[in-house]
Amino acid sequence: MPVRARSGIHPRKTPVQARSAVTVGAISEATIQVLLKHGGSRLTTTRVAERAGVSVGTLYQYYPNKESLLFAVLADHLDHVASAVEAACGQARHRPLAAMLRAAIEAFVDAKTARLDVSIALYRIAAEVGGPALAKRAGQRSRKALEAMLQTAPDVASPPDPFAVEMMWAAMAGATRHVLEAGASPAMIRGLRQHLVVLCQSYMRAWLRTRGGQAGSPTRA
Amino acid sequence: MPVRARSGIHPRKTPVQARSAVTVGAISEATIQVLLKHGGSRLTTTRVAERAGVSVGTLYQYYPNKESLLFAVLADHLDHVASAVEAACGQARHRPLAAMLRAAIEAFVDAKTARLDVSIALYRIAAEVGGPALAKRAGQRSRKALEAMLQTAPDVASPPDPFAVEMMWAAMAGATRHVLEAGASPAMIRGLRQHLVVLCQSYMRAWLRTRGGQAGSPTRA
Amino acid sequence: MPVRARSGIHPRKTPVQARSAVTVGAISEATIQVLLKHGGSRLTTTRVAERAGVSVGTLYQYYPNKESLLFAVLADHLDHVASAVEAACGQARHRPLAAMLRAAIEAFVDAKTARLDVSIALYRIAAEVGGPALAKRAGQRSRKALEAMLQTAPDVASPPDPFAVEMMWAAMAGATRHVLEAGASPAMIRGLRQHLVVLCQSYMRAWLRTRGGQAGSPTRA
Amino acid sequence: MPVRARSGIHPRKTPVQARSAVTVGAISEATIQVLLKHGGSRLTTTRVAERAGVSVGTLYQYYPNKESLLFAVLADHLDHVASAVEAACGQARHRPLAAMLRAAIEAFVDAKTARLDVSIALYRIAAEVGGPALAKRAGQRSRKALEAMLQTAPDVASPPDPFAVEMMWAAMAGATRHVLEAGASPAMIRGLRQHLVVLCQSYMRAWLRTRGGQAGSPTRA
DNA sequence: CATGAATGAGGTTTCATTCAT
DNA sequence: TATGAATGAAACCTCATTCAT
Repeated sequence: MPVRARSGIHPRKTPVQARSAVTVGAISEATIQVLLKHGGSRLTTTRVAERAGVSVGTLYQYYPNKESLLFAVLADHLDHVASAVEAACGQARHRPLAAMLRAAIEAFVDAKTARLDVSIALYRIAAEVGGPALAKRAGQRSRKALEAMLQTAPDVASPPDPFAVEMMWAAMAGATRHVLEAGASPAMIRGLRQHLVVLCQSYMRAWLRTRGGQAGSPTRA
Repeated sequence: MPVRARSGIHPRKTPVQARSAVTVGAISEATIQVLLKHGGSRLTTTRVAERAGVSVGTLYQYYPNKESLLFAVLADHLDHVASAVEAACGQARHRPLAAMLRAAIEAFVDAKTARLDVSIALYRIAAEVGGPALAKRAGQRSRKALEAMLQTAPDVASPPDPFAVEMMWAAMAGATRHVLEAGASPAMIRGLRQHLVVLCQSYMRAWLRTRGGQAGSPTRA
Repeated sequence: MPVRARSGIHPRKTPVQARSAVTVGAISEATIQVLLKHGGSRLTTTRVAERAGVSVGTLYQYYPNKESLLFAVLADHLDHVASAVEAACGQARHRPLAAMLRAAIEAFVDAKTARLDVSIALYRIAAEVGGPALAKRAGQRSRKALEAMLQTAPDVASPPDPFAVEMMWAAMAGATRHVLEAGASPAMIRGLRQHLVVLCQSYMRAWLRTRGGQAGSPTRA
Repeated sequence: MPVRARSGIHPRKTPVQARSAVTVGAISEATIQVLLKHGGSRLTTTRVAERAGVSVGTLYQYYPNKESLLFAVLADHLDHVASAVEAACGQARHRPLAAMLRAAIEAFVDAKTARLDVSIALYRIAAEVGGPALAKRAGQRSRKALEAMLQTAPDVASPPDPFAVEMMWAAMAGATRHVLEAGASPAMIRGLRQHLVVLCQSYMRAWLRTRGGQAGSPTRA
C-alpha cells in the first residue's frame, strides 16, 4: 500500500502492522491529552510526540502535517458520534414518534458526553481545522438517519420535511455545544439530556400540526 | 479610567485625545477585516495594524497583547447582541407569550445576522480567546432579560423556571451558531428565524403544560 | 544659555529657572526609584517620566537620550562620594597616619552606604553607562585627596607613591562594591567599615616599611 | 539529566548526540566573542547564533532564553576561577602563611587575567544576569578553600575567623575587578598581582596580632 | 523505520525617540 | 514649554518541518 500524498489532510499511511496501529492510537490519544492540558494554541507536534512516547519524526510518518493530525482526531470523534446516532435511529424504527426522538437524542448526548473533556477539547480546535466542513458531513449522516427513522413512525401521517429535521439537528447539536462549552456540571448535562427531548418532541409535534398550512409558520401573535 | 496593566486582557488605556478614538476604532474594524480575509490563524498584530493604517506600536498602546485585542472585539459583538435582546424583551413586556418569544428571537437572529461575516469570523476565534467565558456573561444578560419579560406574560400563570430559560437560550444561541457555521444561505437564515420561533414557542408551552408534574419530564414513550 | 549638543551624554540644558530645577530633580529621583523597583533592563524613559510626574517629552527636554540620563545620575552619585572623601581628607591633614586613613575610609563607606539601595542600584547600571570611565574620574579625585592628605602625615617620612595609593583605593572601592553587591547586612557593613581600616592601615605601613628596598616587594616565602 | 523547563535560567537539554556537544561549545564561545565585539547591550541571540554558525532555533534548543545563556557563560568562568583558587590552596597547605597567601592570590589573579578580555566582558553583564548570586556561590568555594588552607599554616597559632577571610576575599576580588574595569595595562596587572599579596599578607598578620583583643579592632588614633 | 538535532521564517512585543497640538 | 500619541526598527522566541544518522 503506497504512501499517499505528501501534503493534504489525509493520513500518510494506513497502519497495517500491529506496531503501527499502536503508534497511531498513541498519537491520537496524546493529541487529545495535550489539547486538554495545554489548549489549542499550545498544541505542538513535538509535544504531542513526546506525550505519545515517540519522536516527532515518527509522528510525521503517519501524518503529513499538523493539520491532518487534528483533522483525523476530530473526524474520528464526529464519526463516532454519528455512528451512535445512526445505531440508535436504526433500533428505534417503527416505534412511536416520542420514543424515537428520545432514543436518538439520548444516544447523541451520551456519545457527546461520554468523554466530556474530549468533546470540549475538540470544540476548541474545530474552527481552525475544517471543523464546520467535517461537522457538515457528520451532520448529514445523522440527519439522514433521523429522516429514515421518522419515515417509519406509526403515529405520523406524513414525515417532516428535511428542513425541519435540519432545524432539529441544529438545535440538538447547537444546544449541546453551548451547554458543554459553558462548563457543564453533571446535573446540567442530565437536565440537557431530558429537556432536549422535550424540546424536540414538542417542536416536531408543532411542526406536524401546521404542515397543512404554510410550512414552518409559527403561531402568529 | 486608564488601565495600565502590561498583561491581561483589558485595554491598556483610554484615549484622551481626539485622534486616539479614531485610532481605536480603526484598529477594531481592521481586526474584523483581517479576520474575514485571512482567518484566525493568519491574523497577526502586524497585519491588523497595517490594515488599520497605524503602526504596530500604536496598536500595543491600546491593547497589551493580541489576545486582549481579540477579546475586546468579541466582547463588543456579544454586548451588542445582548443589548439587542434586552431591548426587544423590554418592548415586548405584557404581550402574549407567543409574541414575546417571537420578538426576542427575531431580535437575536437579526442582531447575529446583520453582519453575517462578522459573526462567523468571531465564532472562529471565540474558542481561543475566552469566548465561552464571555458568552456566559453575555448569555446571562440575555437570559435575565428573557426571564423578566416572561414574568409579565398575561397568558402564563407561573413563569418558567430559570433552567427552562437557560435551555431555550442554549437552543437559540446554539442552533444559530450551528447554522451560521455551516455556511448559511439567506433562505436558510430566514428559515432559521421562523423555525426558531416555533421551536421555542412549542418548548415553552410544553414546559408550562408539565410544570405541575415533575419538572422537565418529557413525554414517556 | 544656549541648548547644548542634540546628542551625546551631556544634559541638554541647565536649569536656570526654579521650575526646571524641580523637574530635573524629580527626574533624577524617579530614575533611581525605577531602577530600584524594576531593575536596569526594565528602566524605560516612559516609566521614569511617569514616576517623575512629567511627560516623556519633558524628560527629553532635559536629557538628549536615555544614556545621558543614567550617566548624569551615576555621575552625581560618584561626585557626591568623591566630595565626601575630599572633605574628610581635608579635615584629617596633619593627623597621624592611622587616624588619617580611618577618617578617609569611614567617610567613604558612610557615603556609599548612606543610601544603600541607591548605591546598589547604580552598580547595576554602571557597566552599561560608561561607569568605568566615570569611576576613573571620580577615583582620581579621591586618590588626589588621599595623596595630598598623606603628604601631611607627621609620622611618615616620605609619602607613599601613587601606585600604592591607587592600590589602596582599589581595595577600598572594590571591597565595598563586593560586599554591597553580595547583599550586605547592616552588621556586615559595620564589619566592612572597621576592617577596611585595618586593611588599609596595615597595607600602608607594610608598604612604607619596604619602600627603601624594591618598591612593592612583598615578603618572600 | 535533561532539564525541560521552558523558562528559568538552566540549560534546556543535555546533548546526547555527538554533534550537540560541538554545537553547545560553539554557542558558548560565540557568546563571548559577541560580548567582546559588540558589548552587552548589543548582544542578541541572533548575533550569537550567527557567530556560532548555527540557527537561532538551535540556540534555543539548549538555552531556554537569553538570560540562561549569559548565566551559563558567566557561571563557567566563575567556576573556572574558583577551581584555580581551590587547586592553589590545596597545593599550598602546610607552607608558611606568607607563601600560602602568595600562592592563592597569584592563582586568582592569573585565572582572572589569563583571558583579560573575557573577564572584562563578563563583568559588564554580571549585574544583569544574576552575577551577584553566582559570585556569592563561587566566592564561597574560594573562601572555604582559603580557610582550609589557613588552618594548616605552621606559623599561625589559631587561624583567622571566617569574617577576616571574607574581608580578604572581598579585597582580592573587589580590587581585581576595580583594576580590570579601569582598563588595566599589563604593567598595572603585574603591580596588582604583587601588591595584592602585600596587602593580604599584612592584613592577615595585623588581624592575627590583634586576635587576642577585640576582634577586628583597628589601631586607634 | 525511528530518532531528534537543526532550520529559519514569522510572530509577538518593547521602547527610545519625535513632533503636531 | 509641555504633552502624549505615534512610530518602526529590532529584539526575543516558537514551532512546523526536514533529513542525516
